[in-house]
Amino acid sequence: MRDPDDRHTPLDALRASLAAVVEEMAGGAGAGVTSGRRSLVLERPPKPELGDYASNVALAVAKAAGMPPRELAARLGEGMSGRLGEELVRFEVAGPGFLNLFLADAWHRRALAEVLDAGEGFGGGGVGDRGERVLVEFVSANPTGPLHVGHARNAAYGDSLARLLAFHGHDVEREFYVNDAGSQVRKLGESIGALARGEQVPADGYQGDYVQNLLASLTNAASMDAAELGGAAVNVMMGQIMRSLQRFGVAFDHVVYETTLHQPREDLKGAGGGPLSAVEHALELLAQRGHTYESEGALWLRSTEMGDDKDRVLVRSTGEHTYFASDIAYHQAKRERGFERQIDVWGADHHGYMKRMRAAYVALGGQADELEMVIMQLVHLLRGGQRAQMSKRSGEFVTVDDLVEEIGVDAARWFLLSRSHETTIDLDLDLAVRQSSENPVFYVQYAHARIVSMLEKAGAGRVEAALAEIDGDGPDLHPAERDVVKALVALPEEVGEAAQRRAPHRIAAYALDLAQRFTAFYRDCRVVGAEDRQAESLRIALCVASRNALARSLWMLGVGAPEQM
RNA sequence: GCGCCCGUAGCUCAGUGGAUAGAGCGUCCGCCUCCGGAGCGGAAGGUCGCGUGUUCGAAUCACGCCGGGCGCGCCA
Repeated sequence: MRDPDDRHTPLDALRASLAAVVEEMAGGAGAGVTSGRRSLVLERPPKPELGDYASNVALAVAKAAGMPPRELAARLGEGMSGRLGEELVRFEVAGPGFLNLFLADAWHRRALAEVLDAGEGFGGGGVGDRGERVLVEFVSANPTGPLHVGHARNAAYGDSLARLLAFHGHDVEREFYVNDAGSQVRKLGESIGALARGEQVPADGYQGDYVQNLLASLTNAASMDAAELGGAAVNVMMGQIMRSLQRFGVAFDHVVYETTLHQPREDLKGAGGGPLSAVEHALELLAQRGHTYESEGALWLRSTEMGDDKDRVLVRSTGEHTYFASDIAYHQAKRERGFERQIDVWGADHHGYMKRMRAAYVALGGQADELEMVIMQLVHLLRGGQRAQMSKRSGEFVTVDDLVEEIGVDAARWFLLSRSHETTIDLDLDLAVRQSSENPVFYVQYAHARIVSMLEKAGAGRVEAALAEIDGDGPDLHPAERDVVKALVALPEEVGEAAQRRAPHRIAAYALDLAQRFTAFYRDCRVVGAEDRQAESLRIALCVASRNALARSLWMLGVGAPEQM
């Protein structure tokens, strides 16, 4: 977690006060909680009667402090009272020793002012000066067929994770790695060739209408051999894949082709003095570091020394490099390009590949934790409750384009992103269309559009004036107003938690929660035309801050924030 | 056999040590003189797969089972 001093968000300040009080009251006993890896817990209690914020810190340090938790909590409450002055109305000690804090309207007003001062960047930049150069590699689908729903999940996740990490303060780039060098490309060429000659596609070849379409888009197909056909088909396929992704709101900074890793590079000189390919360079590096050996005519990586289950072949006895060798070279190239952290977003069927990849990364000289491999669990497709197949060879799959056409980009991305990437999700295609009209994403978007409409009604001049005078006094705040302030103030920590845990789905949950709280506020509090001028100003300010936070959250998910619907 | 992920409301899923376990959808009952009803309020609905352990406190951590998914190639 962050140091509380990195930023000065309202909650950080509150937490810092509590930490200071713990130091005072519990001395060294509190050190582990206040300065340790875990920052001390200050959270919204489950029920409003339990205050604005609650902490279990007394429970956590009671033993070390040699004091009953409730007694310690009471002392901490007194300390907080002294520090916060009138901003703390009162405190309560509850249950086994929770400290519940009841904050004054003044605290809420000041917190809102700070949120607005931070502007549209509020909630971001949490890593402070500890940002890293991060490469997120995702989708990386084989260029032998269209993207299916599983790729859509991968694409939505990778793109959203990149946005999230960037907003949190990292220097992030996105990359698509194209496996265009393997046997499956030749197989695709053979399949197209067979169709061109009017023959049956080989049993282990690629089937489906899209293969026919590939053939139709290639001129002179009949005069090309399987390798040429495969290469030409990959070019066409990649064009289609990138168009599908673009439609899905996903763009890449780099596309790296596996074949380029086999081309000699002038900047890579081998021991013999000649230019080396990235693959040769990586193999030489592994050999120099003493991690390879020859056996049975093949070159092996001694990956068991780095925790793998068995050693792995790098160069087959036929002299051909394995896919693994390319992948090692690719990861080494990314290291040499200056990325301190590599995040690979992989499909569920790749989890068995993780150990060897990490072993190879360490063998190259990297730190094990610099390489993260995120495994995306499956999207289970159902049609009327029946399992739908996703076999690429039989051609019976639902493509990204199909999904977008049926339920739209926003509903599709929301659906795929609002669940944790590490759980298998069910998508019933028959329900998808109907449910998309009741999808929570529209509720969130609607809240955003409604705010924009309200602010227009108030007028730009009135909004500007309101923002200039929120820090003053005014009538007592309505509970719904205080609730929205607390939801807004939570954004920085939500972003931090989501980024740290690589969990964009938390942002979806946050956006929905904020939209619900805002809607409750809208119901209970008249904004434009409120009887009191100061009340109207504060409410307009709440609208502006809520609009920013909703727009930012939706942006992190790659979902639109419409001004009208 | 080994490895990874999962098992929470009718369905789809949140919730990685705290208080009476939540949301959306579905079901039932209410609510439109009013800034956007794509809304709001309420109700019903749960042995958090099972067991043991750690802890003041476990859906959450450990171990063992049961059930489901996905992997385990000199394929990519």
